[in-house]
Amino acid sequence: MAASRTDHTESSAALSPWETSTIEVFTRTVNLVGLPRSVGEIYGLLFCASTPQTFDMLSERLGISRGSVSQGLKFLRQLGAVKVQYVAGSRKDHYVPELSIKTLVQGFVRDQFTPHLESGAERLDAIEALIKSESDPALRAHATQRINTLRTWQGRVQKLMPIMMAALGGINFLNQSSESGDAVI
Amino acid sequence: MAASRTDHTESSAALSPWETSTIEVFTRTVNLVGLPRSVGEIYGLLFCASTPQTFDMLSERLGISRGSVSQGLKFLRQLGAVKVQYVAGSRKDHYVPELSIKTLVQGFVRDQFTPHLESGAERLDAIEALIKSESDPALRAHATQRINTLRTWQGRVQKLMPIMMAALGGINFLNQSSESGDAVI
DNA sequence: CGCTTTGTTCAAAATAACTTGAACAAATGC
DNA sequence: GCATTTGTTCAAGTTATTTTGAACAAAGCG
Repeated sequence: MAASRTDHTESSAALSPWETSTIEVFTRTVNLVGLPRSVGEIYGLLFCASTPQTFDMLSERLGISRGSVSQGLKFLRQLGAVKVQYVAGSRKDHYVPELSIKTLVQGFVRDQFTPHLESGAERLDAIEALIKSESDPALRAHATQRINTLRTWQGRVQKLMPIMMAALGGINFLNQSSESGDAVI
Repeated sequence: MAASRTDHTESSAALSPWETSTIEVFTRTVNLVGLPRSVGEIYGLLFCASTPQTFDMLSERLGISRGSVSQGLKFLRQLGAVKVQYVAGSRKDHYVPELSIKTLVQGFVRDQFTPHLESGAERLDAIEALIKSESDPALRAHATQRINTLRTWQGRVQKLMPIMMAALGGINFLNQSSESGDAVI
């Protein structure tokens, strides 16, 4: 018999109201950045939980399939958003959430963003090569200018990343603590 | 008869290779931030074009429906990513792209991001109210701590926004040009 | 070993998002 | 006014993504 949404068996305690609402905050957030709902649910439940949760708990308390839990945890582990905690007396893996927003964003940017930025740079080079075979000089000049605009954009976005990280880490980089002449990141 | 992808009629000039590749850069980028392909195609074509383009040109050159063009332009106009340019001797609207990345990001953040941040703040207040009805004091303390973590995260993300904008605008906010004691944004 | 528990994979089903095109409105010119 | 051009809306069709669950591996235990 499948556990109903409100049953009280010890194997799958129902979510309390605040947990349900908090998980919804996470599902909305991950949806905003293009991640599947289940990833938000899993991270959200771990975030709410006061103890490490097992694979089974996640599947049963959230009411989602083992397949989704497996894929979601794989993704979150890769990002560094959840960690496995060893618990004595249990063969099962127990999961806990990463609570540093800096680490979370860093993992997301590293895995989902940086690769696109890098492949983008290669694409621009390829486009520049294509432009060379444009016969009309005026059009060629215009096209070159546009690609240079894209290069400028890329450079700015790339410079933005370390600044974002520093701001998220809680470092006040508007002060003068520089120990050397280095950039304050 | 529908215009084929390679026809040479004056009413729908075919895309040149560099335009096709550049548009692909934009479709990938908008996809990355959760926007529909057609939005990237439309903005991409305007970005490549050396003259203002009409509604019809967009639909025909890109080979997408008038409905998609209408919705895509509506979205891009709202964001501030495209503008209508009046052209003498034509009743049609002519569109040109916004080329300042700062303006583009600002519009995106304003329309797609800030509303979620704000509704998120309200949600946290609602969750805090729910927590009050938790009977176990230890769990209540834990839940409260988690919500405070979320509040901290929200505050950091909010502070990030003006910093991002300043960095994209090319302002060097690491220098000491402050005319007053205000934040350097 | 053989059995059980635990977790993964992946093709098919379910769901969500996008695009289309025909009906509709708005504005212009005659 | 009336016809034409121009652009919007939205229900239905299409496409893309996510979820499911059953078959499969991997590891511990007796």
